Amino acid sequence: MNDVNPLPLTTSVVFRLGTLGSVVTARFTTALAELELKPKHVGLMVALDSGAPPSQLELARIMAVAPSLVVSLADHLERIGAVDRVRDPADRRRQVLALTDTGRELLADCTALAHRLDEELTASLTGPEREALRRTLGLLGAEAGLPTSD
Amino acid sequence: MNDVNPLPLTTSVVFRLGTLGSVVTARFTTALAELELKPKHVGLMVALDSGAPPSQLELARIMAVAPSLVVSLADHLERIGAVDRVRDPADRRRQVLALTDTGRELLADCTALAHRLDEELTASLTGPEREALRRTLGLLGAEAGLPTSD
DNA sequence: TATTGTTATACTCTATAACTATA
DNA sequence: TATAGTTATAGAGTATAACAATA
Repeated sequence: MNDVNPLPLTTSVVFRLGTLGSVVTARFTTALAELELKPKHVGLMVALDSGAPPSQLELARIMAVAPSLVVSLADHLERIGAVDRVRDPADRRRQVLALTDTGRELLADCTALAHRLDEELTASLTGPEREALRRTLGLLGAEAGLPTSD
Repeated sequence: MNDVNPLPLTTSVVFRLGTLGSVVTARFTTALAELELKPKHVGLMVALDSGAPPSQLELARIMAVAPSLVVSLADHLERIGAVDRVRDPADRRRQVLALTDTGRELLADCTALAHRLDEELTASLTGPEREALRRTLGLLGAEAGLPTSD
């Protein structure tokens, strides 16, 4: 009905990125269920994996979520043995979080799972198209302050 | 800490698309507030704009949301004068929704807004990079059943 | 009896505010 | 008094289930 408009809303990067991101996250969420994890748990493990063991409040700032949410995410990860929570002896108010060996294995499982979903998602792309997509998303993500590894 | 891993989670398309999609949707949501709209209202208007006036139940199937959600989205759009709701004379159970002139103007505003955000978001990309991104996202979105216009 | 739309209710996610322990 | 973490509470968003009108 809107073919007359030279630039419909559905052609915008904002629309396509938002809707496709939502679909892809839904798939990832479903696949993560077998590991007893939600995407935010994975986000917390990614943050822990990429630097010095931070306090929960620092994590909240890094992840741009409320401190109370870090508490419940850490509660769950501790319960399944993925993180250690140790009081900082130098300041006993601080809880320092660190991935356990189990946590690192779990993160590796999430990583394998994401790359398996990647193959399904991008099966119709050529190799160069897939790499261009990965690279461009990484660039824009880095500009937006998201974790990136290259 | 995970630099030894040749393929970290953060390099996957799934991770990058999910996180960046979430950031971009948050920006779009903020910008839409001045039009008294949420992204799902825009989704409903997009669906109405791209075909024959459908019933609310058909809309719910197209948008993959619960019928009760279509009711409240349509309530709001009707309240601000963006859609007409008329009982189908041939089957008085059906409410047929259609964009009004106001609704079409509103959708045009949303479209302009999305393209303005596109410029900000992709300012660091070259023209060909931006078009490749748009095209690839459109392809993958179409495969996932999302609305596309090219 | 089946279907469309609506209303009532509940669940998930996440934030804000109140509180505890430590500094 | 200020800060880290926790707990209590509340709000947004959306689904499921019960219901009303029409077929």
